[in-house]
Amino acid sequence: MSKNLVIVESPAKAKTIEGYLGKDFTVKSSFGHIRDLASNKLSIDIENNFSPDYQVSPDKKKVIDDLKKSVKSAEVVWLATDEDREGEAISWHLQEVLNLKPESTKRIVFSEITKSAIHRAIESPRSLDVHLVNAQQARRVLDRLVGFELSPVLWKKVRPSLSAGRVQSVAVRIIVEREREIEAFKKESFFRISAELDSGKGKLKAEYAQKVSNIGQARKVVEESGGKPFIVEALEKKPAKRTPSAPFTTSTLQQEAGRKLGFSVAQTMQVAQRLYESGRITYMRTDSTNLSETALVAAKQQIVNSFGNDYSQLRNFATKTKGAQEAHEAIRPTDFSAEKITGEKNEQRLYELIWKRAIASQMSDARLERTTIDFLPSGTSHKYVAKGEVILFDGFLKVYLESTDDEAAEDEQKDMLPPVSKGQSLDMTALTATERFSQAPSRYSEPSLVKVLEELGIGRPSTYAPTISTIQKRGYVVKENREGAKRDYRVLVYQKTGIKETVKSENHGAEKGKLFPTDIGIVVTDFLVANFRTILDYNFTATVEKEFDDIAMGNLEWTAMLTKFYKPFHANVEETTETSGRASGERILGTDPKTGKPVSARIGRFGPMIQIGAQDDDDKRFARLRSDQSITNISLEEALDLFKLPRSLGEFENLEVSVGTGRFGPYVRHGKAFVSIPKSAGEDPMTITFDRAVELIVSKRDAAEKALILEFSEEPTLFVLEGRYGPYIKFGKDNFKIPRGQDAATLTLVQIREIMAASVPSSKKRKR
DNA sequence: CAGTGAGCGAGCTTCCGCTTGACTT
Repeated sequence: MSKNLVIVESPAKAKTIEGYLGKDFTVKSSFGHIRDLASNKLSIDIENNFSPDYQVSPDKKKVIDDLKKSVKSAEVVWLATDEDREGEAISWHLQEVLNLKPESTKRIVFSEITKSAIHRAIESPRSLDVHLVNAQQARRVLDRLVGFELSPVLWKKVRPSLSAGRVQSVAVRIIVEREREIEAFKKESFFRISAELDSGKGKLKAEYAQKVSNIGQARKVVEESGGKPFIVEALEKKPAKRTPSAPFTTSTLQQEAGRKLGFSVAQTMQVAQRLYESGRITYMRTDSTNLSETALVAAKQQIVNSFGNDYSQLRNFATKTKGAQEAHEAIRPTDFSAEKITGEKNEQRLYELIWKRAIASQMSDARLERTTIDFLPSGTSHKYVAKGEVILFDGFLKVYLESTDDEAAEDEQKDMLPPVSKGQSLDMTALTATERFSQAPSRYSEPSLVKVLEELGIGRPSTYAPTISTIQKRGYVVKENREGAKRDYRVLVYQKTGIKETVKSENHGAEKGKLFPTDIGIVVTDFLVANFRTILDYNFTATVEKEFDDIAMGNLEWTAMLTKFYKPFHANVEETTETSGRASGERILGTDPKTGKPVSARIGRFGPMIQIGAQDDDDKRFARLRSDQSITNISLEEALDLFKLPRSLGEFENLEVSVGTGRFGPYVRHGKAFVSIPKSAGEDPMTITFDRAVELIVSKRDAAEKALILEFSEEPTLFVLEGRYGPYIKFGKDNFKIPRGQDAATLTLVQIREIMAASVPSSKKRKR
């Protein structure tokens, strides 16, 4: 055993560093935090100065045992966890749990994994920063207090098992408020007038310089401009430049991988993790845009070799994110000379993106020439403008161009314009006025939500992906595609014989992979905003971060900060628990014409529902909403339709066939067996036919039988197993829950067959 | 889960941030 033990957070990092240090050093990893508040209780003694009760995390027991052994045989232990609040706390926990003696323990930090940085760190050790550790404790305790006091309020006032927290609740609020903006948006139409001109040497497009808000005015402009020669009034050429973006941070990587590769936030992180573990890229959870000296030299060499000296320009990018802690480098390739790698397809694609972005960040600006030409149709004062762009020197554009979320900006493609001179007259070959509409704000995708969170300083690189997943798991938000709607727009085309008006139709408002708030998400957000405004405030995190900084500087006692926060917060929790009513999002839809009773929509114990009759009505009736409906916008008619369900369609094999709508959407039922009506088919329980229902039942049964037949060909194999949630049948990739009351140990093949035929395999179930 | 919205009510749910494998409902 060597004399020195170095402990870092990540095992991949440990491996790299061990290579940089000599034989006298053993490098081990803590695998992140080793100790935390117990997960099933508050674990904070509020009376006793918020004293936290830390426990070694169950999955870290082995890690600790292993580290303890290494400590025994080491003379010096070097705590080399990350240089930030959490890293400092991990070192402190290690010191406590491993019983490290101050005289033989050293704390070292480095923000890049290069040989020189590691050696520099070893030469200048420091001691643990107690203030920084306390700032982390304040952060941890505050988050636990907020989460574990707010969530139970929701259990009482809305629904059990819901959750609230400093980060997730604000994330949901962002989605809910955007949806409200979209609902409140009133579109306006205007006309875009565009002329096609011919200079004799080439064609170009010029747009009428003003927005025209009504068709009468558009008609007038087209009438007066049409058929006339277009005279060049002014001609301007301006030099311009474009500058490359900074190398990737976690957030920008998630955004670009989403736009360019179509990855979800979680997928990006998974693929990046594999690249990191195989030593292809630097650490992927970072908020820094900084590159190490070593990296800059390597990037420059690669650029000069591939493109020549003119293309190289070293740059530093200041990190502009609020609260960035910059414990790591930006995300970059570890070897700049590897433009491509071998391996799995998605790993290759993500790697290339990272390589290009990092290389481009150290390349020269692109130099452009922008041309603007103003035209006036002869004898009029209607100004038309043509814009063009020529790349004089491509610079970083040779490698990489960042994409954007703004679709309108991407439409506006600028090309080279044919040469013209002032006073020149061009032929008008076409002239049209097209009706356009102002755009509602767009819904958030996973990465664009991450972007906003980062801008607000909410959450950290390691939590963006889990947060996005949590708010979906809790049912606050769903990621969905929505079909667009048809809308008509008017077009005026200039013709010699007069102006021809036509109506065309286009699809608009289609959404792919966007985040939509659910009824629960909306009700919970409204409740929290109404009662816990401070926590839900977009600036709450920024405010407490400032205080954490004060603690870290030694200017504020961490327990004093918590006392000041907790007293009013807790009083607020108590008061809300006592005085606030249930939050159900209740909405009165109108009166049932048949009975004259009131019809209302709200969140019930089992989810969104419709009720006919007042609360005190003994004959009140209930119906559950379909999963594609919402209490916030369901109409009286749609609500009343739900009471026509479930309804019987007829008999098949002596069993009743009926349709209805359950908690997970519309279903067809055959005796005891249920089949979900597939969403994609555009069928709903009100319109489905008996024949189609039977088809669904039979096809599901066939699938189950086919699966069983396959079982006899040994592939896939069939198991009866005991899982975390009880006994289940494993059949290839599909798992089937064994109903309560059946003894898993004595099941016969016939019984297994029945269970499989009567239930949907878990892999096909919608995830909750 | 699916014909129901609570009455009696045990015991449970829940936070954010740092890391990977173990395990897969």
